Amino acid sequence: MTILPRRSRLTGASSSDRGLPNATVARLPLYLRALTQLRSQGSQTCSSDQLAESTGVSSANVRKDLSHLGSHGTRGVGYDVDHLRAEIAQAIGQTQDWNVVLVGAGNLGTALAAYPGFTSRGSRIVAVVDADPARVGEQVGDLAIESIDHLETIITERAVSIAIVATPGQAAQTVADQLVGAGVTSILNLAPVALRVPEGVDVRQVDVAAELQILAYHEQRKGHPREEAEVSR
Amino acid sequence: MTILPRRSRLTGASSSDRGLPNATVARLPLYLRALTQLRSQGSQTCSSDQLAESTGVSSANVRKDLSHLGSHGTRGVGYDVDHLRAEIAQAIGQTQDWNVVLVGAGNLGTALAAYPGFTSRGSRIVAVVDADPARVGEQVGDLAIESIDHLETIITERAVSIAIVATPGQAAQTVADQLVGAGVTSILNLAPVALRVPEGVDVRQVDVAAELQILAYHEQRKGHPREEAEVSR
DNA sequence: TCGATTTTGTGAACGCCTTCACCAACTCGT
DNA sequence: ACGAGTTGGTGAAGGCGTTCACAAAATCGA
Repeated sequence: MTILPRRSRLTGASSSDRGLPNATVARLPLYLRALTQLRSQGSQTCSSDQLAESTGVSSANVRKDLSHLGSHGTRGVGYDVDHLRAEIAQAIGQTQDWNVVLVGAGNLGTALAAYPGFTSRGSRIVAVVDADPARVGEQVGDLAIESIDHLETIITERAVSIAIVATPGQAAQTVADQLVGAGVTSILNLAPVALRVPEGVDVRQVDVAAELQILAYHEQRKGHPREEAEVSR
Repeated sequence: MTILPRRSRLTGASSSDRGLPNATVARLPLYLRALTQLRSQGSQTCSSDQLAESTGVSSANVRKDLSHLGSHGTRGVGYDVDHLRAEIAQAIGQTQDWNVVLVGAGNLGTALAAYPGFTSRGSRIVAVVDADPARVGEQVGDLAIESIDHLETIITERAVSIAIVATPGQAAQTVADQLVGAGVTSILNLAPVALRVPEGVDVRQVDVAAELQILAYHEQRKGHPREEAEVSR
């Protein structure tokens, strides 16, 4: 009666294939960032200690992560910056640019559309859509806002596989359903709700308000001294 | 996952005191959100299954988390929504509003300043500062941009203990140093760099570009079918 | 060439977190 | 009152990830 449980939604580090541990994958972008900076400073090699320094990860952890790539540094020397960069870029699919559709042209959406940091890091926003007909046609960055009704066409014709959801909370699930229906299999959700998506679709959640609440918890435990009379000057 | 990219220095769930596991703390905001919604829908009680449903956490995990609060649901019935809300709110310090200073009035900064979701979830932005003198005085939301030179005064006089850093990457470390020097002990960093802070200061990192890169990794492993000729119509 | 030094790669230990399995406690219908 | 159905609490087991500690491999100076 015992059936082998199929891997969970997205946690699955799973099987024997070339899959990297999830925790490692989450740190690869950090290494890439650091390596880019080191390169621009002229370094040709770097040690795990240097990478640790500039990413906040422990050096042992850096080495373990990089060893998963099959990457070979040189003992006594360190890693070749260019080579390692290329290797990580390949691992996370940075050899190509990924086309991204941004749903929701509110404050946050427009801010993201204008952010130059995506392009330099492997993603390109190729469309901004909004549900409000009044906004359609409006220029945001170098893109014009399009109607959400055209979502499916946009996604298929522009080879979009990743979407950013920056709508109000109430709309997010509906939008997600449309996205999934149109073939999107990766969603970055900035709306403060948990999205329900079918197996095989990845969702990553970013919730700034929640992050603040987490900080508040720790702050409270420190005894939030600002509440009492100024003690430390 | 978030996860997080998690900070090494503060990971200590540690000792015998009232500390909750870090993973639990990170989920409390989700429960709070879900409970607020359930309440607005008229529910007076809810089961761990319902909470699991609306947060994406497993029901066993929900129960374990809530048990850490010492919270007592009623078997066969569930949890009292109002009571549980109050209990979680207390745990994460939502009984008061936390004063937050926002550094950096760029696209992202102004978007956050206008976001209404903070106030309803325990944080209140009480100042927006920017390094550009030309921006000082400009209105953003219902606050006027102030000079970053006044940071220390602002922080002490307005009892700020949490800061959001939304500056360009190059400026982030300098800003963080100033913040820490002025007494801030919790930082939410939106700049794409790792901040170095002294022990006792908490940093949480939010990096949208990195999240996209993580999604791209998984997308690549799915075989990004959009790269091939349209097979599935 | 040799010894001192640097730095990677990695097995093993450890710790945190999740999941499982099941008991206890409550409701409801009859 | 009782039995069936529901739901929370929790110890135990298992998995994942980090840290530790050290051997192996490279450089460098003399």
